[in-house]
Amino acid sequence: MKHIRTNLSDADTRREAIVEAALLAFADAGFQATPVTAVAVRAGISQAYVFKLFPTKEELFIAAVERCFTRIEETLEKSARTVSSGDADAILYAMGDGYASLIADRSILMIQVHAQSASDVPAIRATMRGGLKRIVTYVKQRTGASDEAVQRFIAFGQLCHLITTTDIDELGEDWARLVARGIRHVPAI
Amino acid sequence: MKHIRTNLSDADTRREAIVEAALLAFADAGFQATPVTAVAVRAGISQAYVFKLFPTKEELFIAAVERCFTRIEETLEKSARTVSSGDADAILYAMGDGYASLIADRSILMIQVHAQSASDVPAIRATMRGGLKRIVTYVKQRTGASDEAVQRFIAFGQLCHLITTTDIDELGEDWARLVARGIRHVPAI
DNA sequence: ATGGTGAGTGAGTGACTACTCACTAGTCAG
DNA sequence: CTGACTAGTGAGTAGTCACTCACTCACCAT
Repeated sequence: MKHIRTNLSDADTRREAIVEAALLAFADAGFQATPVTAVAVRAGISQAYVFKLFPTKEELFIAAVERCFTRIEETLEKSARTVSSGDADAILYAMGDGYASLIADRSILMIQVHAQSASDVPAIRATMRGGLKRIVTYVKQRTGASDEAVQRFIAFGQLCHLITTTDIDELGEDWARLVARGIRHVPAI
Repeated sequence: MKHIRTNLSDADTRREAIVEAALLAFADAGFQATPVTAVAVRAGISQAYVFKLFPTKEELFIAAVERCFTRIEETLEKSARTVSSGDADAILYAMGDGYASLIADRSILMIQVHAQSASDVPAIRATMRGGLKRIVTYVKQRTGASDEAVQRFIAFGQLCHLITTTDIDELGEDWARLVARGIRHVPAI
């Protein structure tokens, strides 16, 4: 199939589109189980061209993870701006809400879970560490909350991931309600 | 290579050994990235025989995950027995310590992370849900702690996983200390 | 002896997939 | 017009891996 377009998009635009496609594709089945072809199809280009812009699958995945963390930072920042007072707990709460709605579509969440699982690859582990560092330092500095509160924020974020990957929020059983209690939800679109 | 042994072990013993080998093998690189051959080598038998006892790789992985949850339950129960008082918080604390030493060798922890990542496979997701259910109901019933305390217990368990997969406990930086603060460690053997 | 049975394997096979490469086609400066 | 450049692809290749199958060997009951 030929792509007929009057004005060709340049490589940087393509890179953006590919990273976006990779975020969605890798979120489905993870680093190992997602063929690069799946990313290419989503981006509407050939697999060969994906490899021209991202020399290895690993680099592509890492770009997607990096993008994921950037998106989280943006969301936290936006959430923080909605709070007029400087109250640490109020800002932290708003950030929690913001994160909850960000991960409503699952891909941002799943990429993190997959990256954690693939963290035996040194570069992926390093990316995870870097992303976590960015988020923790940003939350601490921006909210001014106590170390304990920030730690708790991260811990319950992880709990959120567990709840979503196992689908226990759709379960209705007692133990499931216990685990998911108070976790804020925005229903998937 | 021939296995010369006077008394052949029966299939059930072999199954045990294979599950144990699978736990270690899959912990290294996860469900997708670990070839069944790796499990066979660890168990000291041929790959063909692994497939005779576990018809698919998926069933093998699930057996390993199940075994992981069983091990966790045993550990929690043993920890609970060390507490003479019936104080909920004391038992929960002991369980936390027990879990921390259980995951010191990483394989029990990594299997969970990998299973979470592979939870787009329905049977694996179901196994995760089942394991979580067993643990949550056991902890709640055995400690008699509040729902909030049990939820917190699970959340900080997940935080533990994040800390270990990203190696941030060996980092020494401020943000890393914040995240890992108070998480109990038993140094790896 | 003989034939059945359970434990175990060597040697495939077919499918998939990361990555490569030689190539086409549009665009534009001179 | 030409030649360099950029965007993009079709058709591979080499390697890996889940799973299969025909087989061997030890043991045992008759």
